[in-house]
Amino acid sequence: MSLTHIQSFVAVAEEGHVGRAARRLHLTQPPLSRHILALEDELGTPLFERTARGMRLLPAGEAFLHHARRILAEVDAAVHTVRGVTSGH
Amino acid sequence: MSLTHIQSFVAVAEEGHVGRAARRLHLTQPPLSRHILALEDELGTPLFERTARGMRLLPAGEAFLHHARRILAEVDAAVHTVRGVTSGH
DNA sequence: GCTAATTACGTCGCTCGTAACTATC
DNA sequence: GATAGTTACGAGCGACGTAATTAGC
Repeated sequence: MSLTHIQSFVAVAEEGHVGRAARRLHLTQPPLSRHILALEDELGTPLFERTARGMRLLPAGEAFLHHARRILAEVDAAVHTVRGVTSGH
Repeated sequence: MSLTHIQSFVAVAEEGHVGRAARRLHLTQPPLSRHILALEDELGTPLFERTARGMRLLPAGEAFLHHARRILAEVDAAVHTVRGVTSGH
């Protein structure tokens, strides 16, 4: 599991489409698709349903999405906090 | 920034010593030292004070530590939640 | 046959470990 | 000179992108 994979997951969840998410992340489809597959493999369960139009979240994916967003937000907060301490009040 | 770097940071913070943290992580000192340097470089500020006996947290490091622990805990929670959803509540 | 995702495959970059170096006591 | 951290460097692994493939409409 890596932060990159988590960011990829959130992008695909929000776009519902690997191609669009890839453009948003400045990446091509294959690596992004592999991120999702790796995540699903690691978690031991699919996170998306593959349809002809794209990717739709499964319940496991919905559950993961909430955590994924919190993780990314927490990382952001960590960076800002350190910068705040440093450039210090 | 990667989860590996964050795990490395927490281990060094807790051990106060790169060598011991490396053993705990089943790693050698150099890569672990590089993880910390990379993190400090990315955050734009040192997180530890280097002493003759090891590494002591600076205020910026203390601040980062709280977030780091929360990030890792959140990742754990994400995994367990997905497993819970899957293996059916 | 179009659109979308995935797999194959070669290349480049990253990260490891060993060894050498630097610094502090 | 011992202990601790860092830098040099070569090797192996991993992740990218292009191209080819598979699947559903």
